[in-house]
Amino acid sequence: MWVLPLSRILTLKQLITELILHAVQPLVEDTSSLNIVLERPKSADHGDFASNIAMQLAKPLKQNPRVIAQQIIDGLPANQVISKVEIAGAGFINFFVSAHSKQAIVHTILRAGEDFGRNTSGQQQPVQVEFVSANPTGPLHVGHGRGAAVGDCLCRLLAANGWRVTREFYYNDAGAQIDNLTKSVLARAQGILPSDPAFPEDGYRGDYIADIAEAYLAKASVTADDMQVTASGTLEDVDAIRKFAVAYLRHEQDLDLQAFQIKFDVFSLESALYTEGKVEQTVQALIASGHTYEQDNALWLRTTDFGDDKDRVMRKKEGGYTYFVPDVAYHREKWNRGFSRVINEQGADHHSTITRVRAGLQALDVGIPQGWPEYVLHQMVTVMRGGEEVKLSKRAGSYVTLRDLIEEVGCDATRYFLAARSPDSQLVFDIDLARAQTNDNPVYYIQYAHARICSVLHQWGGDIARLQQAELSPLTSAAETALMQMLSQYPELVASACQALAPHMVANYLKELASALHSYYNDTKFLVEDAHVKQARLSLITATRTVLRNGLGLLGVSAPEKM
RNA sequence: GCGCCCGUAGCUCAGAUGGAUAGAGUAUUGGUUUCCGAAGCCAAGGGUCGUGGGUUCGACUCCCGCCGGGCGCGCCA
Repeated sequence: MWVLPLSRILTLKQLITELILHAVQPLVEDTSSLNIVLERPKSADHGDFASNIAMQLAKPLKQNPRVIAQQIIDGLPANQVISKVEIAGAGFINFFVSAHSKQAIVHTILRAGEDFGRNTSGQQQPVQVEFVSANPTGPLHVGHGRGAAVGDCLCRLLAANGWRVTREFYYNDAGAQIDNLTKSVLARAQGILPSDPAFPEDGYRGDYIADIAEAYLAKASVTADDMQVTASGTLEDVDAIRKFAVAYLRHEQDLDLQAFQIKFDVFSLESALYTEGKVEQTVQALIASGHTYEQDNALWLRTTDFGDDKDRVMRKKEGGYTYFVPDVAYHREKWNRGFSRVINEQGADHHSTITRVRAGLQALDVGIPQGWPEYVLHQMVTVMRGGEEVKLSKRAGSYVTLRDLIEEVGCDATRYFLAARSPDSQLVFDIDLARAQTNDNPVYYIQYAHARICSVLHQWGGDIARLQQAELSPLTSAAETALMQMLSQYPELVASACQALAPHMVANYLKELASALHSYYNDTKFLVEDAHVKQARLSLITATRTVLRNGLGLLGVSAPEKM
């Protein structure tokens, strides 16, 4: 009898993969290059797992795949997991798992609880995720909201996969846009309205500018996550206005993020890169590396050596640095801080900076890998209400703010909708759908599944902890099998969503899991007379509740017990 | 002109690393509660997967061309 490697906890999938590997060994000389992929067939007729390994081997072995498949089946070690194996189609090997092995997932989940689905693949290595990174020139808008939702879910996924995550927010607090902000606040403080010709031409025209001006004149104090400032109220001191405006808007953004249940570990300021000499050090390092040259009174970086389509100016004719120099300095700092893995979540409108930042880092010649940092870019968001695109917000003056969305549809629905689509796809945010407290709304559909289970358990009133001892053999119906199948896929889902940096996979999974639960609920009564059967069924839905809760946790969406 | 993303059911979108009969929600139609929450369930109809080639035993998936949409292409950030 083949001995299970008990030193590791194996999923059914991993276990069957091991069995196949064992059976394949006599057929091939080197199994190290083999990629044994087990998939879950769509049709139950094709078993619980299927492997295409025989078809992969057909060419190198120069044999009929069905013959190879038979050889593999003959070589499978005896075990108690597989109840039946079949060859199908061109050479698929279909595995049917014994009922007992399928049922085991329920106890696994009940034992692991909130740890179910987590793994240690990240080995507690540090990873830094930079996201939102909005400049303090106005409220956060829907686009930032998408970045916030996706970025925060990525962090939760990484943590669930054993990474040590640092959430970081970077902003420019000193550039031309901030000057513009300062002028706008000054103008409002002087009573100049945006409609007045004297108002700064490129000034910010949203109502929030007037709020800042008013607070400044009232000598208010503001506290943001990373700073505290009290206004002097004097209009002569432009620098004081700037500092106050920045702090005020940082505070506003903190409120937005807090309403969205997102907390950052580190705030980084562009100005600090200058005052601490990091920009200058980076420039000197680039010059020393020999990848720069002077031309037209400007200093250039030969980014074309690293895949860019043209070289980039570092120091302008007038003397200042272009924006990408502090960007490179900032990322050099990330590297120096020990983050061998960094992920930047940004809007797709910034994609052109990727090549430049990476080129600058390569030019430093300090051993930074070519694909570092990683990027997740999200596409634009369109907001719809009543079948029409919403473009304006009175408060912001131009765009739909995150806070408007949260106030109108709630934190849970906003997070779900912004994270439930692939970041690569443009997103249509339908306010009517998101705020609907009906079956139209997938958020409620999932939360309802959770609440339903809670309700049943409440009515039962028994000791949930004792369900771990329940005997599970009654769980054999189609609905029960389908539900257990969904549950057993959760750990793979957590791993692959993290690998693909794709939080939306979690959202889609949860919808399917909720669907399996609702089907089961309507198919089967749980609180039946037979104590044996009742215990088994309650164990299954309790396990489902755990997975729903864990999965919603990855999205940052609540799992209510009542709705 | 160049680069990145997208094009799948009327609408909004899934189909990671190529697999068997392309899925879900919504909308439409028809069923379903003396019984744990009907915010539910079951079923029907609805598709040349933008298009034309190529690679492969096998392509929604990979490669090339074309069409359509979005976003970028500054000594702005």
